[in-house]
Amino acid sequence: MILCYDLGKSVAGSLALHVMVSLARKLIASRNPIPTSRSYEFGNPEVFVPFSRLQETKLLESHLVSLLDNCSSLNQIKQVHAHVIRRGLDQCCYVLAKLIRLLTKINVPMDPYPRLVFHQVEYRNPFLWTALIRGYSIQGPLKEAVSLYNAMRRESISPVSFTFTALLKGSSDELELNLGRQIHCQSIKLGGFCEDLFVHNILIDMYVKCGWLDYGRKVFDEMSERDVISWTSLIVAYSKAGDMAAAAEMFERLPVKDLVAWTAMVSGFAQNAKPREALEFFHRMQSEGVETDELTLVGVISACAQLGAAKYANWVRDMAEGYGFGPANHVMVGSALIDMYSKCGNVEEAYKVFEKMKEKNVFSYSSMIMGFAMHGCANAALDLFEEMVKTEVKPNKVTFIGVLMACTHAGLVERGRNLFDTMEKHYSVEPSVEHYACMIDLLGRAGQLEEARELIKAMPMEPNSGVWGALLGACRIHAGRWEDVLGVRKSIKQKLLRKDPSRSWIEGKEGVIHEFYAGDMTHPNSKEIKEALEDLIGRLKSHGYEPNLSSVPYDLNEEHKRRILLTHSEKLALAYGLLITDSAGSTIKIMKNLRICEDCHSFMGGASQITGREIIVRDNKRFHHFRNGVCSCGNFW
DNA sequence: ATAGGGTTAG
Repeated sequence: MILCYDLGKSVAGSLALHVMVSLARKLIASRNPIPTSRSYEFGNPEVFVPFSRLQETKLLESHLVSLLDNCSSLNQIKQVHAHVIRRGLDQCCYVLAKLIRLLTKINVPMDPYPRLVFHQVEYRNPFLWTALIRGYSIQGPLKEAVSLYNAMRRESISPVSFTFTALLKGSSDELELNLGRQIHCQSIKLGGFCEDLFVHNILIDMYVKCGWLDYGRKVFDEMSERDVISWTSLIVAYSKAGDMAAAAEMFERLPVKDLVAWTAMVSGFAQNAKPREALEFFHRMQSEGVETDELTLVGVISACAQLGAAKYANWVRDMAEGYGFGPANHVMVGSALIDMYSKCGNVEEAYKVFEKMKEKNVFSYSSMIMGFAMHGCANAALDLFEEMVKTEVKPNKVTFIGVLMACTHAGLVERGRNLFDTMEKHYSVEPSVEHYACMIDLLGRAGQLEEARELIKAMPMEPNSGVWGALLGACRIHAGRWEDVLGVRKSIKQKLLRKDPSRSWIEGKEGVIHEFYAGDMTHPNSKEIKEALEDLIGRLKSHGYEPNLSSVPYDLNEEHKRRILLTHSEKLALAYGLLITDSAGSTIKIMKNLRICEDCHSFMGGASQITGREIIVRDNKRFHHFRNGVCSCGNFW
């Protein structure tokens, strides 16, 4: 039985009804499924709703759907579900499909709850099928989603366009890529979907996710119709691949740029360690009158964190408040701010933000723990971890890197070993190569070189450069085993050769950021900087400083090595810092994108002594506070 | 009722 109804009185409605009836007749005549259309709905013929009550039922349905829309936790959804059953809508595909989509969104496994919801409905429409297929597709395995799709076909339910988008969404590796291609072929065979803009946009993402960026680009190039989503997908793909030049080229060609496209560029630059470009794009975006939302701000905050400048930190914070995205009610903004203040050297302010936040997630806790660890506040970090595990927020791999780093800084070997041993058992976080690197660091720093070596042997994975680096540091400060150092250095040499060029920043007057590369003479005050640096080198030499040429990992002659070493970017930044600040004991803060070299480290120490200044160098790992010739890291980094 | 942007570590 096919039921058509028309609630309105308009001519269009009557016409639509007429079309429906003739489509229904065709369907009966051909016994084939009809192409997708949003204007019909498969309902449950057993639950016949009298015409007089139809509007009331529709109202109830949309009421329940809006209740669901406001749910953000499993418990809330379960409550609404109970309500749905009480109101007799336990067979309503519209409401239940919404419920399954929401469960997918908050990552509730499809088995058993959503699957059970699905099975309790006797007459399932394509949207209910699609909701479950989508869940399996997103959460994996894709095979499960495909077998559901086949079951749906066996029951002669005709797929809708987003059945295919749901299926394609799941392909994330090469194996699934082939499955994805088969699905795409199916969608073409069934007709009506091959020209679908949605399907094409998902295809772009599918190829990109599998690492086939060029294929994604090919789909894009061959599309007959493109929208801002197609463009943004590729912009993001290029930026994730580290090719900001290609991303920027796409962006400039994009005819109508919207908030999301702009944000993709801002975040792209931030993610690719190009904070100045990120801010430049953000300013352009604002001057073109594009609105700003929470996600845009997160990108901007991340850029400011990399600059490490107090001026930018306060600027972006005030701006976030001004837009109504303050940390109190916005977890993502709050977490990003915590990270930013820690990286700007202001861990107290980071904690103030943390305290203000009403809702805290794993990012908030991990960023705060990491912030404490970076600044050597080991007890604060560990106390916060204890506080965290009492809440419902589950620690993840990053959280454990934070607590292990904290232990390293305070030499808490037993505590660290204990955390490392229980992370999998108690918190289901599998130790990764980074966690092993932390442990090697911890053991090595405490002088337990044999244990460190045993742990490397026992690792279930290949040691990476972080692990070797930790061991290298340990060999350097203990036992004087230089032959070991050379051996380790050899094995990580390949990695050293393909690193980013080293850069340093310093915050000048009016919060202007000055950036230096090694040997960089492009700064307008280069002449003065060079003189100040030479003066400093002279004074240091008279105190016994001698350039440590082994810090230059290239095969060059001595004079060349010396020239490179003495114009390392942090030395230029330091010279500039001395030029622009009063000599009255003020602190000089330098930011670096890479780990500080050994020569620069001792150079900074000596400089702090003879100038009587505190020098803070933030490298890619932690803060070095140099005071009177001594560094807070204890010469271990 | 399907598609694009996000924070922590390395």
